[in-house]
Amino acid sequence: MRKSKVETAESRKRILATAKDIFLREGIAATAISDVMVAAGLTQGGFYRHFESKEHLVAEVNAVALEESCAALAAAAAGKPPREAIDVIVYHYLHQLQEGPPGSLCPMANLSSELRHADGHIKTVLSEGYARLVKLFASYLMRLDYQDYVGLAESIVAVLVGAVSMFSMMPGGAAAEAILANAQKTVTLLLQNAPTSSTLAR
Amino acid sequence: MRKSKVETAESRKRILATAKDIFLREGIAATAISDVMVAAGLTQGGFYRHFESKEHLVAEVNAVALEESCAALAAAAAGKPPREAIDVIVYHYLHQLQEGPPGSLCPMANLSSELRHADGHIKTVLSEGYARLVKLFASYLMRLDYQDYVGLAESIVAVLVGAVSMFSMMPGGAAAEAILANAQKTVTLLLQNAPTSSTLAR
DNA sequence: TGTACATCAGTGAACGCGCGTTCACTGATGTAC
DNA sequence: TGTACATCAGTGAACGCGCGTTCACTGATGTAC
Repeated sequence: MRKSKVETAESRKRILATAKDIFLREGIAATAISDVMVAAGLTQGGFYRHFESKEHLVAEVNAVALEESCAALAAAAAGKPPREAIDVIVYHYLHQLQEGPPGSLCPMANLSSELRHADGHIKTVLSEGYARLVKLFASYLMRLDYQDYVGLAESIVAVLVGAVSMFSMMPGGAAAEAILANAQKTVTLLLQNAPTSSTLAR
Repeated sequence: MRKSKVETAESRKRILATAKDIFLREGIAATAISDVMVAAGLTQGGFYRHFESKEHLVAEVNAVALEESCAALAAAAAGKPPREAIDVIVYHYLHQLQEGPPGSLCPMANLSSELRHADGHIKTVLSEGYARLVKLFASYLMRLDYQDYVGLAESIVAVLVGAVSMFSMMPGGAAAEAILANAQKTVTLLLQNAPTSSTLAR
């Protein structure tokens, strides 16, 4: 039954992608290795030919998910003028649970409390993902001449992560939608009033 | 071994308080019933004299934790002028993981992804807790004459929940502290620029 | 008030289940000559 | 290029462990008379 090197690499990628989808939708603890393997079209015993343990899989899933969710946001905004780009990114982030490509869920908003007690390596991966998302906003904010464009980017990320977290805990319906709508308004308010280089120094 | 009614009620409260502490610090899935019972000075078999199941305990823990964390914040701000009160609440919320009475951790920031797939009853409890925290801010913001004081309160809660969530996922150190400091700045910026009743209508 | 009995909080062991991981095995792939 | 052999991806069953829950039992509490 041995597979060729190409097939082996494909299997590994498929397991990783499948695990990413299920972990982000269902949670890590709620997902068994056998769930992932069956969904990937394999049997559970084969898992350990590709990953050392579930924890190693979790680490890789987070690295991939952070990279891909950020890349999806960047792609959605590519080529747009800065202000519009930010709106698009904010909108896509806020509505990641309702629409959009299923592969673009962000671990920071969707796995937060499950990752709190992860080991140092995973936390490092998460902090790098956080920095990447902040940089994405900061690059546009810089072009809009905001003075503290990094701080402002961090503010936006905090609003987005908080709003999506809250949204996912709510019973659903109008109250939940209002959280997302208000988050978008909050970002607008921040952008309208944060000091730019043209703001008079006090 | 039967206990008096008073002792029984005390046991139940002790189990609930112990569970709240451990759940909020360690997570729900990572905490076994026996962990809670032993920490409460009992044996695991006795659990089911007080609660129907772990899920019922989780529901009650969230109700209590939401109420108590909000009450602790309100108490810290009691008697202060509105603007100062808001700063105190924001500060306490942001630093709930580092200091403060151990019983004041907020489930929305600390158990978010673990509660995403909870049943409707728990979600209702969470939405009530959210409304209570929003109201706490809104009451002070109203006194400061903000036009959309409820929306502004929701914005602040989103920033706080997002910042504490992010903080708990970071490796710790200066980068993590910066998230909290920036969140406090973000709230200040929002308060400085949100329209009040004295703002000129456009 | 006192007595006899039912109740039930708490114990400690056991059950059953699901999960992460291991293992013997298969047979196609890759490699060494 | 062809052949013999080692490798190893994948299978399916099994292992071991921890967990939520159940249960028979104990003996103090509460209650009915």
